[in-house]
Amino acid sequence: MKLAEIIVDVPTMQTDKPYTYMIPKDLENQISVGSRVAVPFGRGARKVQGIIVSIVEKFSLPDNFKLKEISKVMDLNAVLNDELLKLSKWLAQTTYSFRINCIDTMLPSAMHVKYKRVVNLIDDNINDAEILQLFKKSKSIDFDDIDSDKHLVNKLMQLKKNNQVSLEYLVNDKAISKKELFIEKNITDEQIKDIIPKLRKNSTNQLRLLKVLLDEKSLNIKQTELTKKYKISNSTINTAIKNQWITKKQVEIYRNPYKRPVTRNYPLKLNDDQFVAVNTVAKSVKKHENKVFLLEGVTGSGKTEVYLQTIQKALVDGRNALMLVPEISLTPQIVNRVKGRFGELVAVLHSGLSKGERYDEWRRIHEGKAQVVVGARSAIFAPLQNIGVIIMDEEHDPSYKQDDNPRYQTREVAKWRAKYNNCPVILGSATPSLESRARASKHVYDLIKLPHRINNQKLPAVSIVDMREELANSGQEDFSAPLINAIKQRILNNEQVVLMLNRRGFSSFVMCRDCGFVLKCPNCDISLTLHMDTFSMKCHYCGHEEAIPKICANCRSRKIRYYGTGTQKAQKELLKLIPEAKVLRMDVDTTRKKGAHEKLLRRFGNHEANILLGTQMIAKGLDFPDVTLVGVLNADTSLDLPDFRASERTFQLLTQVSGRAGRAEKSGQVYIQTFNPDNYAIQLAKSQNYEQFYVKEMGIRHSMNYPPYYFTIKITANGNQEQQVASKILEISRYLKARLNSNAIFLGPSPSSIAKIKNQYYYQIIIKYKNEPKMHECLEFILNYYQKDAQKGLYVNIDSEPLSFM
DNA sequence: AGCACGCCGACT
DNA sequence: GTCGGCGTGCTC
Repeated sequence: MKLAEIIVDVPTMQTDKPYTYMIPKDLENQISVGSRVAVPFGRGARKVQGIIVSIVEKFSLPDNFKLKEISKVMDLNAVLNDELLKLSKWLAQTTYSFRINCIDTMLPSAMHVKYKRVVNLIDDNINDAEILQLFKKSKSIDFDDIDSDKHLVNKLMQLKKNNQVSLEYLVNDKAISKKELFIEKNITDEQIKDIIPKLRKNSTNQLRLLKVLLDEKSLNIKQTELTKKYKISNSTINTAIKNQWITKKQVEIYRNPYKRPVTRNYPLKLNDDQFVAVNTVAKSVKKHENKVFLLEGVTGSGKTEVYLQTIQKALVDGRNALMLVPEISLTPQIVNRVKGRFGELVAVLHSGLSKGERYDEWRRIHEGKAQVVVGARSAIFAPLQNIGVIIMDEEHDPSYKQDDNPRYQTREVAKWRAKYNNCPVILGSATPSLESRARASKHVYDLIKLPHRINNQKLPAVSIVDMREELANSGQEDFSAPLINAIKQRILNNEQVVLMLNRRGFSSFVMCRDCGFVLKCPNCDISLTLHMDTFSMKCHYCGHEEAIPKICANCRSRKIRYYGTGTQKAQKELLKLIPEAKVLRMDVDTTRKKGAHEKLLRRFGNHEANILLGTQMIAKGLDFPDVTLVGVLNADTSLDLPDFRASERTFQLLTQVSGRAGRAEKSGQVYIQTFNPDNYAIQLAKSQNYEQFYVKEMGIRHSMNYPPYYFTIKITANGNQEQQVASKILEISRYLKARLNSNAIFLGPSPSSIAKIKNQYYYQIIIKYKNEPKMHECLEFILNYYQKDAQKGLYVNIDSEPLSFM
């Protein structure tokens, strides 16, 4: 008897292990390791989904243990291969999360099953009026419809005990592939030619249909094509089916997320630096060498071309390629370039696709129909086999770290897969993360530099505008005189401007001038932001929305003022200062709709506006030849965050956004407005000297005991009872302090910097450490120990190498 | 998660 | 006495 070890879809600490099931004889050849199945789980008739992680002959349970059988198979083919199963195990261990959650992250969301509980009536002779009413229409009802009615549930449970009703569990697969009706020819062209003369004179429609069939070379024709293009009615088709000339057939088709045709592009001539880069990596690809390359190239140095030609080399060697970009929907330009280069071989995975589209792209990869995968963070789990190279563009980007379970860093997963596939990884960036750059210094990674812009284009000239002076001189705090003049100049020249303001909405908060009262979200510990388009106050954390106050809720004063500038207010002010400006605003609020992002960028590319004003989402990857001016309205927003990576973030952001200027023939100019003109991150962004920034910042990290000199762990507790949360985190802190080395540094326990989100209180500890062999074991103990509290709504989360300490 | 079991208080 | 509230423990 063959047995299957199965991870069940019940994400708790206690069930985070394989369970053994018997494989029924009739399912034996439909099942393999990596298959999704439905299994009975628990005492009742409950069924859950599971993934087979291994098939064994014997098991280690007591001899008299009665095993259950697998109920049904969900897929014909395994959904996870050996590599991804192993990866899920490693991921669960290193991110302190449940294996089933890791598996879920790897699969497209369309594969997450829906559970349905159904109550079936067995005994017709029930004379309870309420029950009769319930089953009046149908013999089975959806349990969820009556779940909230305690009285009814109890009654039904009683009936269940007497075998008068039964509870049935359905595991429904949502992963429905898209099908289209096709008409298939059943007869040859010769037969058609025979039939035509024998047709009755009045069967004109049949004659038309047959002629179409003769004209169409392929055996299958879309039914919609027959009806729309050839105006052949459904009844005509049905008659032909009766005559057995054709048959209807459902054919699975792939949804194509990129309906817009992409223009074909061809390899560009490489400059010397690029040539060396491509060849160095290609050598590793060929030798199946597991190496990590850090490609440090200034903005505009042609990194994308290096990626594309490296992928080309991998394909020539018969291997596949995986390319990751940050939040891909933000950079349609890159996707189009890859699609334009490799055409049908490319599959794209990102959050901008619908569930169905994602599922189809995933299946194309799974079935080996795609050889190049481009995608955002989760695309690192694409079921691509025989990977020859993994590329991570903008490797420093914070979106590569997932901020809920499993809290993985894509870079680490990429390295794991590269090792499994014996292939190199390219980490590319103009401003590498300090972690990566430090590893390159220690020769853990191979450093490749692209120090020049392509065509020897000069880097844009960067000027810093001291806003303290501007404020004192003119009272202007959002737009300085030099920036306004420069913008006017570009508009006259018919050139374009990119303005970045890292704050959406209208004002950042609303304060009463009499008593200092700031309106806060009732669910979160955060002030509400004013939005002028909806005339409301919004919470950016939970989405809470309320009316704009006219009088102070605290002191009834009418002196309410708006502080801080968001993109909405900036747009309004800009139009006041430069009435002839045509401004496109790009932030979360204007890009929420699917495809809105791409549309905005296309409009900008078509010169429908001369100014693109947006939050940091405009800093990434935009490449418009007529943009010659970039303005950063307030460089301090990211600098003032109480986080040790604030300088790094600011430097990266400023460098990236500066790189948007002067990418073609025209040279670029950048203005950075700041209240901290002497800050080193801003000064070094001005000179665009990454290496110097790296050295300076490393010095600070060293003296302050921060990464990459120390490892870090963040432990968070949350729940709706603040007291409980606080005492829990204190307990955890004491437990760890007693067990770790004395040189481990504890920050906290303390309330998280946003201490309350959606009515949940958050407390945290951060631990900085160098070498803690016991750490992993201790943390596993904590998770195990506190899982009992999860039922009471008290949760403990562990984030290994958190991006932020906030 | 979701279900059963078991222990306690408040109802016909 | 028993119904139903919730705390606890287990699921191959």
